[in-house]
Formats: sequence, C-alpha cells, structure tokens
Amino acid sequence: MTTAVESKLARAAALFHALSDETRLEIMEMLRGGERCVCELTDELEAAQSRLSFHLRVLKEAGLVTDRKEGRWSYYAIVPEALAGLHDVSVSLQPTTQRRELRKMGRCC
Amino acid sequence: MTTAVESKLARAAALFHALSDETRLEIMEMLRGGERCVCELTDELEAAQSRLSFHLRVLKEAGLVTDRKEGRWSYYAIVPEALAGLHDVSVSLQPTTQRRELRKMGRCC
DNA sequence: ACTACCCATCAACGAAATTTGATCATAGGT
DNA sequence: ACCTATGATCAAATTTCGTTGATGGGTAGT
Repeated sequence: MTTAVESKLARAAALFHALSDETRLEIMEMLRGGERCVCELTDELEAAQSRLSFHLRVLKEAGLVTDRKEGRWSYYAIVPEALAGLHDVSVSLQPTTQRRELRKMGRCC
Repeated sequence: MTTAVESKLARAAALFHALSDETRLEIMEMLRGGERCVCELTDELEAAQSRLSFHLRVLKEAGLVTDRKEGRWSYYAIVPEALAGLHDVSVSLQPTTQRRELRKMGRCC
C-alpha cells in the first residue's frame, strides 16, 4: 500500500525494486502491447502458475499493473501513469550536467 | 562485470536492482551535483562507514558510479552514460500507446 | 453433480541481500 | 617511528526474496 507520507525516494526505490527482476520485466514487456490474461503469460514465459502469480502481485502492489476479472480469467494491464512516473524518476536522477545532453543526443522519448 | 552476452533484460534488471534501495538513491542524489568523497557521504547520510562502502560497491558494480583515489580519500562520481542508459530503459518500457504522450505532456527531459 | 480449467494463497525451503562490528591496509601528519 | 583518519574487506547474524508444491475458491461445460 502506498501511504500518503511515503517519500519520493521510497516510492522510487519501490518502483525500481518491482522492476529489478527479469521475470517481472518479461511480464512488463508482454503487457506493453495491451492487457493479457495470466494463462497467456504462463504459456509464453514457461513459468509455473504460482510463480507468475507471485510476480504479478509484486507488480500490482507497486502500482505498475492492474488486474481485471472476467469469467474465469484474470487480465493484467500496465498502468500508464505509473510508467510515466518511472520516466519522471529516471529523469530526475540524471546528473545536473547531463539533462539537456539527453535531448541533444536525440535520446529522449 | 558486464558480459558480452548479457541480455537487455538482465542489464535492465541489474540497473533497477542497484537503484532499488533508499540508501543508494540518497547516494545518487548526493552525487548528482558532482563527485564526493566517502567521508562526506557518511557524514550527510548518517550511515556507518562499512554500510556506505557496501552500497557504493553495489552501485559501482552496476556501472552507475566510478571511484577515484586521491591521497587518503576516495571520490565517487556518477557515470553519465549509465544514467543515460537508465533513461533509455525507462523509455523502452513505456506501453506502445504511451510513448508520444510523454512528449505531449512535456514530461520529457 | 461432476469434471476441467483459471488463478490466488499458503507454508516451507533455499538463496541472496543487508547490517553490524572487527580487522586490515594505506596515506599523512607530528 | 608513531599515531590518526580514510576506506575496503571479512565473518556472522538477520532480513528479504524467489521457487516449489499443495490447497482452495470460482467459473464454465457436460
């Protein structure tokens, strides 16, 4: 749960933690194109169901994804706002001398 | 060490892991303005010396910082290239429908 | 009712990360 | 030579993570 008094740094650390695992990054990669049900994820990632469920919960608690139930399926999807927040954090970490360099190098979005 | 065959995802996971700790984020925050010696960091962060040393090593092994010895001090500094890489990763994670939104919203660098 | 499928949750285990205190190495000052 | 400050490293204790297998709750089809 995200408390109101959570510091910026704590929020950033939580975001980074959620993304610090290869399996979870693969999930995010799959969700980039739109929502998927868990069964699709387990199929494509060759991962045990309970393992996937664990990682999906981590991503969900970090606010990076949401889930939606329909019939017997659960669909997970990226929360675009959270990804925008990640981008903000990665920008705010840039050294002061480097910010406008990124734009010059055409490395920006 | 970064091996040649390391996948993009593994690299991203390693980066995120290094930044998934509040203490390490505080260090990065302090280094944003330029290099600092370890003693300055321990002073400002109220952290035990060996603890700081540990976190600095993690950041260094992730390629996010470098160190330089001068006299009896060690100075640590951000590796701008690595931060640019972080930015790249955060952009590449954006859902396909969101990429140009960021630019529109003026949230880009 | 019975069966098959989808998925969350739990307990248990091992592995990895983090903290703490102690020790060691080096550089400088007196 | 001696003493002190800076930092790296090590071992031990602790905490946090990730995986696995089992269980249970829903939902749909027959």
